[in-house]
Amino acid sequence: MYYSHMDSPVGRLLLAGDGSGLRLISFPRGRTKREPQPGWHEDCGPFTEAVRQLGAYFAGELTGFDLELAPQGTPFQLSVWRALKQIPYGQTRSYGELARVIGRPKASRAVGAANGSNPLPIVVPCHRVIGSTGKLTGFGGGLDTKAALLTLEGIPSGNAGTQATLPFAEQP
Amino acid sequence: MYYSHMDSPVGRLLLAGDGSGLRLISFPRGRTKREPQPGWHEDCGPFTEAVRQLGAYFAGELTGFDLELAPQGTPFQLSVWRALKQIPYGQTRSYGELARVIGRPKASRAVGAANGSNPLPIVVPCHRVIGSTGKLTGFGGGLDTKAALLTLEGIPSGNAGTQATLPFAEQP
DNA sequence: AGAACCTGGTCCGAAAACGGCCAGACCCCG
DNA sequence: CGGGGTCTGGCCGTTTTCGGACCAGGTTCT
Repeated sequence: MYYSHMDSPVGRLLLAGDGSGLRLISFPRGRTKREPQPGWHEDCGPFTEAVRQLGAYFAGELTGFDLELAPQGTPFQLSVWRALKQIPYGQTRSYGELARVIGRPKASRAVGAANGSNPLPIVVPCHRVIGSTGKLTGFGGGLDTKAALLTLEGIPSGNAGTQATLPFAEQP
Repeated sequence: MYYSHMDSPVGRLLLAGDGSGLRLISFPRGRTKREPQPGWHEDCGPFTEAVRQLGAYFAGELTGFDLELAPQGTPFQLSVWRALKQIPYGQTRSYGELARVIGRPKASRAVGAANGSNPLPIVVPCHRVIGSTGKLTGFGGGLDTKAALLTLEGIPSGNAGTQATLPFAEQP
């Protein structure tokens, strides 16, 4: 496994992966924060393209990623993450809608859980999934980050976040 | 569900089942004792053949059952119970051996648990499974019952039970 | 030797707990 | 009459917890 860091409007991101593709993107704060493990090697080489596309995304100049991804998860999780990638830039879906898309109409809660364990946020756009009432309801990197990403994509999402505009002040 | 009772040398047994076959055999005492549930109907009709074969078994005149069985359990439990039926009359196996037979060589403890939840004792001969050292180690209907069944089948099993010969005194 | 105990190591399956849900039923207040 | 809150019961995959009808190996007594 190789890893590298990248500065962004939502904080310093950790990227990690191996020969088969990108495996992990982690926010510097929030519930799902991850750290490089012993045995991983720091090397920005494998991530130049990812960094380029993410930079363009944050600049509002890119609306779809084209990267080798290699997330790891259960069959159910993989099917959810696959469905996430089908949600177009600037649109949202509810957890229940997503459940129906993958053919498990009653598994909306499980979809929420799978969303929460998405190892590749931003690129696999779990931030585009919100409650059926419009509430943001949750995000591994913090609700404010979710609101910021949606705002960047031109979705109001106003009510829910405590902060709704880029850039953030860094506060570890 | 229909149910009926039957007297035997190991106490008054409860039999229960439905159109698809026998679902439950329960000893009158012991950890796994069960009672007829509200909504079950008493009717000895469906059990005449089972009663006949059990009677012959206790008389030492029958060494293999031929009955419609419909036990309910998890896939793992069903595989264990299926393997139990392959142990011939008058022989024993250890929990570890049985684990290997079903292809989970390390699941000996789990085999014990599945054995303990066998809904059809006697007919599905969980009493033929003992510890690798020869100890009886456990039985839902009481160790004395297990020892008695083994004795009936001609297996000494002497050391472990507090009582080793039929018939029992009834003591609720 | 060998039987009777202990004991730690492990390993499973089952059951319970846990959410980034949701629809329906109420209630409240303009 | 409508929203907009809140509560309730059901749903579902994952994670955690739990407990045991094991077992091999060691130690003690006979």
